[in-house]
Amino acid sequence: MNDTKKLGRPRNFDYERALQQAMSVFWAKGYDGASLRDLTGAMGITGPSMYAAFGDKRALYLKTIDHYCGDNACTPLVAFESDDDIEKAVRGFLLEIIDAATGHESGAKGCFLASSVMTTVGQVDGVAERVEEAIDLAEERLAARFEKEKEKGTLPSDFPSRERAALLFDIRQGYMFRARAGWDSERLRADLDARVRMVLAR
Amino acid sequence: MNDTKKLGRPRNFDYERALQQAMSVFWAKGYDGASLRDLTGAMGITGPSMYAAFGDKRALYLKTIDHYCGDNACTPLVAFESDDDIEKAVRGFLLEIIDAATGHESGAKGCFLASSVMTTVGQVDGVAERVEEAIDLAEERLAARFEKEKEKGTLPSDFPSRERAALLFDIRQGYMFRARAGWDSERLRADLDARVRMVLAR
DNA sequence: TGTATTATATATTGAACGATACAAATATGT
DNA sequence: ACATATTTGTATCGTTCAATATATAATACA
Repeated sequence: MNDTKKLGRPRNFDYERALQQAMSVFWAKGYDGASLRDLTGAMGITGPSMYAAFGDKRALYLKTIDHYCGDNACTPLVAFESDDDIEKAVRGFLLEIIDAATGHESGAKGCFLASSVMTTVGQVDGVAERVEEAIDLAEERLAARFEKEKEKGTLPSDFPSRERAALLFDIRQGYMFRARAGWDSERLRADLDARVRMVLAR
Repeated sequence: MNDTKKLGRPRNFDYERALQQAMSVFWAKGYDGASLRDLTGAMGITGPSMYAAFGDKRALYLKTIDHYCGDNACTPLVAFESDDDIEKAVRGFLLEIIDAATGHESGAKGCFLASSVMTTVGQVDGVAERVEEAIDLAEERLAARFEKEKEKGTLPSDFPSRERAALLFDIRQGYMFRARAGWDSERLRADLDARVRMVLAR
């Protein structure tokens, strides 16, 4: 609508970058664990600036979730969609999951939605809807990839795409869970072949 | 050792029962969400009594975890082990999971370990070890049931018990996750047959 | 150059938190 | 009966929390 610059003193911080920083803090410390001090400290702004720009803690949290979903943040899903060989795609998906789940980033392990946001469902209003939508979207994308493969003829025409998409999702949850409990990358990779076989079994 | 009654004024609350109540509160509200007011209120005791009997909030939390693992609290696992027909056992296991995940108890959804305690790994010292031990134990019990079935001849001798046990565990995590995101019992049951088939596929 | 508008920084708010000090109460051991 | 040991209830501790009041700085518009 209106591209003219806004009135008043301009902010001297980058909105998107601040959001990114806030997400990292929530990711590493959880919703309750992330204090306003932690958040504003990492964002490089003061309390009132945060409240003016984002509303309150809950609003900031929801904005970080939308920010995460906005980018193609789910690298495993991207890996799954980009490899032409379906078996390598499945394997790549699971390997990316393992990497993310055991990730070395500063405390940000796993998928932001799956391992961090999930813990606030029922506690923070607005989270449940976002997570449910994200699950549906992810399973659709997984199933669509299988369907594409069926058209290519690489998978039989009666291949149950939706069931296997759900299975991939379950395995993902299993990896996340185990990683959170302390399993390392090597141990998670142990029966990876078996899982690939199960996902593509016909 | 010494069965003589202890000196001093006796407690007038039941230790185990108080622990049970505390667990319910942690289960329903999470670790951070459960305030000392909530806990002592449900336990029917005052603050100092709690501190004297259990230590502090963290110690109380760890004791509720041990208490949970102590009983045969995991009803799905019990169901899986008790049914002689392996297919019915698998189905029963998953149905129990779904019931627990969508459970009607006062806010206590899912498995205490999987859905509540997991959120405090890395936040509360002593939780990770307990969860890891619980996972190993559960997978051993699941695999053992398959092995028994192989001895009976119902499953082929090359049936990969451990892989399928892990798969069952993954599916369990998937159900927990979906239920937490708001899926109802009916929706979770939708492709239950497909999963039973995958678990027992030979 | 003023005026309106928005962002900043400092300092604080009331509430809730986990944890304790204290003294009264209630048991055992001698 | 008396000393010792433990629990219980009341009242409160210092801290941290999310959120704000206030005043100052920086920009656009007229």
